[in-house]
Amino acid sequence: MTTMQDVARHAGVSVMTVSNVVNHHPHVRDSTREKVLASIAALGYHVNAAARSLRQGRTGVIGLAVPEVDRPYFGLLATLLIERAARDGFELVIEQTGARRDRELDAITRSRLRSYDGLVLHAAELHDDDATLLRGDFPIVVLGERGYTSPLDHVEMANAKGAALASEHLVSRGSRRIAMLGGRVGDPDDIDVATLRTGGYREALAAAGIPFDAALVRAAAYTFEGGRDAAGLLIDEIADVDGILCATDVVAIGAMRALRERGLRVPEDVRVIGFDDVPLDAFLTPSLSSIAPDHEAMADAAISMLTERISGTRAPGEYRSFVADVRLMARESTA
Amino acid sequence: MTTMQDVARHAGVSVMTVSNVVNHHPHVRDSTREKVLASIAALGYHVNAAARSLRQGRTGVIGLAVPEVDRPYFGLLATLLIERAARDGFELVIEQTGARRDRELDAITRSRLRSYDGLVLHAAELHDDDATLLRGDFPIVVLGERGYTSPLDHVEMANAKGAALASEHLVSRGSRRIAMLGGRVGDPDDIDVATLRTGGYREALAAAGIPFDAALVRAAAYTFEGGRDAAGLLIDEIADVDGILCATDVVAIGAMRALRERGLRVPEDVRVIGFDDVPLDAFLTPSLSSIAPDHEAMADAAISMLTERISGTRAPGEYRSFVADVRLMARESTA
DNA sequence: CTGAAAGCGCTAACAT
DNA sequence: ATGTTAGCGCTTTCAG
Repeated sequence: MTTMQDVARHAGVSVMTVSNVVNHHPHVRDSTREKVLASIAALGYHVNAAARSLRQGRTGVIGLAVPEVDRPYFGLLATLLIERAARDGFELVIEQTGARRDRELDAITRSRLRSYDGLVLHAAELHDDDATLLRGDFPIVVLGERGYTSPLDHVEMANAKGAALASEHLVSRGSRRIAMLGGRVGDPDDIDVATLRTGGYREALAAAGIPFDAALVRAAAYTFEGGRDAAGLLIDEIADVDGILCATDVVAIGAMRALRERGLRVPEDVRVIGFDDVPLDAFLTPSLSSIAPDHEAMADAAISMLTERISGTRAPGEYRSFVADVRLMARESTA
Repeated sequence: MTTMQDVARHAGVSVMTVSNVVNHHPHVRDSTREKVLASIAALGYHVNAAARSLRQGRTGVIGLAVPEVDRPYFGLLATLLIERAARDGFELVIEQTGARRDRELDAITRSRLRSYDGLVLHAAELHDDDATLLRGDFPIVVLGERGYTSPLDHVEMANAKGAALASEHLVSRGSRRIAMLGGRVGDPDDIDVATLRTGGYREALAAAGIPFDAALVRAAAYTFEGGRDAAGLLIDEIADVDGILCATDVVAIGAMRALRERGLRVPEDVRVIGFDDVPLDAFLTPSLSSIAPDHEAMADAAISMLTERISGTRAPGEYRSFVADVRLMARESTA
């Protein structure tokens, strides 16, 4: 391994001069810079990041921990965050937690350990008890659902409003027996996504004068298989369903598959709407109606909150929260 | 920031004892360990990764550089690689290159800089001139297309065979005017994916006695939009196309969308088959036929090649290559 | 504009 | 079973 020492010797200068060249410091004579750069090229030198971070106390890297990289929503999120982080001079690297509580806790621990300068955590399984871990000195922004009430830097979307918009849309198209897939009838105090979105759905139905039927609210894993299986059971048990609000687009894709396998047409027999508005939606057959949060605003808020923490601009103990607005994207699946 | 010194002082032991506890070394008395762990908890201590890597000369992290995280194939790949790397005690972090040559070069440079122990690079835009960068002391495995001929550790799939399988399948279903979307009629020496897959397509058509028509081979960006636009142009210009082989599943999804927009049915009017066999395929309407490489074998080969390099098991200058077998997954889109 | 010295936090090697 | 020493490669600080 080549070190700065080696380069300095080769170029006949001191290590400090090499360091100054590498870090684009201004006060280096052109001829010296040339000489050093030539030596760097000749020796194939690369800065050692470990030594640099140890010395500087920062890494220039932000971590993103998500449950599954292999899901369209997280792919989109990662892309936007990478772009936004780059604008603030940070690189972003992605870690997968597998939506398991222990792995999410690991990600927090490791991001200190690995010396990311901060962490964007999309938590799926953390609870109030764990929330204390998220406090303290290390910069963390929690994205999406919370599942706990403690104060934190936090970015989410208007879940209840989105579900209400989607439900109203289904009603306005003529659906009356509307199911909620990937929903949950929880305590009103619960603030997990499933409960929040189901809350919006209930409100919209009530406003439309449609009686609530708990049998129409079904749990579903947020995967293709989860959507397919839950929709299959639903349809087999309740024949007159004519609209399905899915908690995520991935669930909706699974649900549309189940409907097709049973010979039901979308939207003629059953209207389907998803949540998240991932790029894929517009290319499906039929194209999938969805609720679109302002993804860019979310990425923007998350990174700016984090950089404020990293730079120490905001006082510890003073937390920010951002709720992205949502809008309806009506497509063929609810025509 | 709390250091090992602080913990040692707090626990009334030496730093080495703290280090031994943290690293699960055996020769520590239980009572001592308890004491140290208590101090660690009390002070909220976390190991500093920069200092550790600087000292040990390794990080335990493998980088994965892909053009776009927001594409199903790379999501799948990342998931499998993460799992496989964990089995060898490595964490894997993902970086996005944007399929731009400069960013790919950056990823190489940075992965040395950031002291990953090795890099899995899915290169889309690197050429022979850059290949020298991939040599040298740093452990790199190139995944997928190469675009250059220099010796390297390299993992790919049987591209030509896959395209031939897909073409034969379309022929056996009754298609005769078969287009290749995302293809390229290159020099036979070219080894980019587009040319390789187009080669398999040509061979299969020739074997079936179907004359080659260069107008049926179309370039396409490997995105939903790319597939939709290229398929739209194709259909508008050549009305009697009855089969489309797409270079990737994402292109196929875009193509199916374009067909639907023109009132053409899949598979009744036009059969469509993709490449990569991403999990989404089985949930589409119609479900998408595809060519499935042995994804797990590819992940396995890539990580084992890399760990061999990292551990120095394999001699520098001695390169390995792995070609994953492919098989046909026939689904509704080619029924 | 360039250089010398000190030390970031940790662990390998060697005592005790 | 525990402690001491040295140094990984870099940059901050201060001198020249």
